[in-house]
Amino acid sequence: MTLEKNFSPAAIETRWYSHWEEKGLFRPARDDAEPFTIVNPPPNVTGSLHIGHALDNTLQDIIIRHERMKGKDALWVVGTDHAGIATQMVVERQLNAKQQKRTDFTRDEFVSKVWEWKEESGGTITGQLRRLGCSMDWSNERFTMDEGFTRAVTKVFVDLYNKGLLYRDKRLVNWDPGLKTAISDLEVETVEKNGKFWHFKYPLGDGSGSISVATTRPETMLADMAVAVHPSDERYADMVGKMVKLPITGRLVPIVTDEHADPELGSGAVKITPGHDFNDFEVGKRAGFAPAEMLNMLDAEAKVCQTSDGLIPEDYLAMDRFDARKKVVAAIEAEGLLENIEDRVIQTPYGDRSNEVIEPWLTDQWYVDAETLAQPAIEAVKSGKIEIVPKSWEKTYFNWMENIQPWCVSRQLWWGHRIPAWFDTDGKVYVAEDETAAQALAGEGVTLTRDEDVLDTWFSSALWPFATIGWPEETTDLKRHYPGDLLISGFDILFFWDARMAMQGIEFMGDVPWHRLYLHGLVRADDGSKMSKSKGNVVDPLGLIDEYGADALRFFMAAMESQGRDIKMDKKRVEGYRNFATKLWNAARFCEANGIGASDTLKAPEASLPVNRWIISEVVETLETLDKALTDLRFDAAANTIYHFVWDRFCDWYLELIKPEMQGDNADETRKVAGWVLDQIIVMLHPFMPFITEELWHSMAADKGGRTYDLIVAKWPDPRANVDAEAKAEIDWIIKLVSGVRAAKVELNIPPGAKMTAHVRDGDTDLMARIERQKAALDRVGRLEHVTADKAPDGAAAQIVVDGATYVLPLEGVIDIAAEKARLNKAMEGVMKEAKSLEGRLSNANFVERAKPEAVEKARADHADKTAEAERLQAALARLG
RNA sequence: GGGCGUAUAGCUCAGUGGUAGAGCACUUCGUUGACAUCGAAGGGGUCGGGAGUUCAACUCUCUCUACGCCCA
Repeated sequence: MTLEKNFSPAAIETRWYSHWEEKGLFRPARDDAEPFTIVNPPPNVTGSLHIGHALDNTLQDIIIRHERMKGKDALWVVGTDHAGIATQMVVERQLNAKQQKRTDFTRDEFVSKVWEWKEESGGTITGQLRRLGCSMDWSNERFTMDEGFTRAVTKVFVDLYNKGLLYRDKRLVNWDPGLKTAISDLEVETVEKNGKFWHFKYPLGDGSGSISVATTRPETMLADMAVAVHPSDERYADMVGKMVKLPITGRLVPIVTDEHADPELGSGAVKITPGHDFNDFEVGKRAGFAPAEMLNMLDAEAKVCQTSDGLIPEDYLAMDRFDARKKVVAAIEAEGLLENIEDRVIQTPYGDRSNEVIEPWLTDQWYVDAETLAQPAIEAVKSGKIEIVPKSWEKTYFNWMENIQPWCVSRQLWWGHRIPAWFDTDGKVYVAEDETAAQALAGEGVTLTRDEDVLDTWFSSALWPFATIGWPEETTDLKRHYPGDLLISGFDILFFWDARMAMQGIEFMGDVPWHRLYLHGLVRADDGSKMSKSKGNVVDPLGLIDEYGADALRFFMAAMESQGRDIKMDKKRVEGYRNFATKLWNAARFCEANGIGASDTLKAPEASLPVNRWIISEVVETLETLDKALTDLRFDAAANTIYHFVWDRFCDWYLELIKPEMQGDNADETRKVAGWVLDQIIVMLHPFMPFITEELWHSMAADKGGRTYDLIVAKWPDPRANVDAEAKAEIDWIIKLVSGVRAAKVELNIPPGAKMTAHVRDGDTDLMARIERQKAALDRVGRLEHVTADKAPDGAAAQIVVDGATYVLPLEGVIDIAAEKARLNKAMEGVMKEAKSLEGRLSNANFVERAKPEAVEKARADHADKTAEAERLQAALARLG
């Protein structure tokens, strides 16, 4: 006996993982095999594994292990990204704790501190992925800031610039005053907040009256450049063209017409601050203001600064924007120009990292022409070159892609890929892969200064499917493994990452990055709420692994992953799958103790016994269902299929039914079949539970001198056998009969262990032969010591109806006749109900004429069966008197 | 405002145009040498409301209600 009595996951997990990794089994050399490729969504290099990673990576590992076992050249690309803002924030926080700040250091000093932090914590998450059992190709682990990757990022920037798909522009950007950087639209979260709607009276410059405007952001009036009214709004027709004299600054600004002004909203007139509002920016441009002329009244920290016309009073300068708001309102009220204040719900933009209110700010930034890049990416999904699973996400994808805005890719950070652009002293820009090339463009003697900014992290991760495997070099891997076959990601990064990979992949590789895109949901807390550190409801996947084993956690993730739904954390269910692993462990121990060991054939063994032919048929059916589920990316169906085969078929029935065979003449055949079936289970379960299966794979062969290869690279089942209907019918019959006997015993209060004799009524010669064949099993599993065609003695008996025969179990003096009558009556009731419903259907002419012939046929057959069964039950009742 | 999704057993979730399923929980029973992290047998649902299509609707269509998410 080599298997321990108790299964303890922790003992085997690390052992097998390092074995696989050391032997290079995550990527066996298979140059002639068909390639299969998945790229891993790179986690933040300094992050740690959360439950969402556990889900995402489990699903990928299931697929890659399955494909590897099917003999493919399976490559799972792995690595981490530098997570510009997040990582820089962590390091800045560390400095803050030491009463230091970033600007106490030079840029190089700070960046080297970030690298130090990366060295220190960068292995955390990769170690944790190993604990989960993920079979990634660590030998090619990548990092977005690696030298090679950086070269790819630089080349993409330069190429896009040269193609006119990337440009520098002065426009309003989402400015995060906390982090002091621009961020993209996607990094802004709009939140509804209770706010106010202030109504001001702006006097006309000629003293002829005033015009009312309303605003949710009164402080911006310090940079107002116009008042707009709708062109069709007759109330203001005679004011258009006049000047308004702004309170506080005294600036004279025109009243203009613009479609943007909504006559229904407030007074119908709206103040225009082109430098601080996205709508006003457009209105301002239409009114003839060039972006460079637009007034700016805030600095990078969103404190008031002087506008170019110098009209903001001194005492406002350097005030925080929210303090300035109060002061502006007070000043206007003091002038008697505050009409009223309404309460209002305001859509307020927040930075998703800093949680600061985002300020639309006029700056020079680099933008990618996303609209142009999006077109072929849209087409790829429309034409089916990319299949999105579940399909319902297509609409979301199209909707975003079709309304895509220029993508701001520059970030005012120090940690990241520095933008390869140089400026001469006149501000003219030269974009090139390095300074020498830029100098060549600018000409000798021109003084160049490099752009200070870095690129959005997503700009680099968008290149992940090709920059990880060699691009821009034409490597063998690049040729073999691009495009990838499948991408698995959470739907939350569909726009951030997936869509951008599609755009960049098509642009630079001329082909889609993957043929299928599988989107899964979020793992939520057990009450359905989102897990978050602040709520304190985060479940640590490593804690679950410690408690239940990695296999159980993985199986949970797979079993709960139905397409298009979030997963609610349920520890009881993880526990259930730990129990499942234990169940398998014990079944293997039983096999081991009975001389059942590793099989040496892929093909199903020859079998003569019905029970063996039956279990082989069950393997064939299970395999078919499992393969289909995996092909369809139905992880839940796949997991449930193998689960039920192992527990309900193999353990509950097959192992029980073969117990009496272990001593008999057919023990050899049975050992062979049982060993083969256990092997098929171990192989089919391996993608879901890699650790326990690898352990059993080896221990089951220990007596035979071991396996010649590890399970992780074993071949996927290929039974080359058909479903044996005859054997299936026989075993199904045993199961029904035995279950019937057991149920009767419980209801009649007969001890489960009591041995009984059954007298068969209406048994034909086939049935009697079957009974003879299954004598041992009926005795051992069903506790039916004798099953005979002899007539039952008169007197009380329990009666069981199965497949057209009645089994009479004499129980004179033991049973409660009333209880047995009640039991039979209940069975009758059920059967009659079904028979009646079928009868009703069959007597409906419409059904018989219009329903599909198969449906009518089936109804007739079912009806005949049920009627016969009801008659037998009726007869059984009659015999009880 | 637009889009998407979800409402099925006490809980967490599958599911199919033709008599409703799983896991957990619950009830009763159980030392049959693989397994009490187990076994056996049970109870429990008018499949959110309404209308329509159909011989037949939990399943298809419409609508209402509730909840969730995304975009503006």
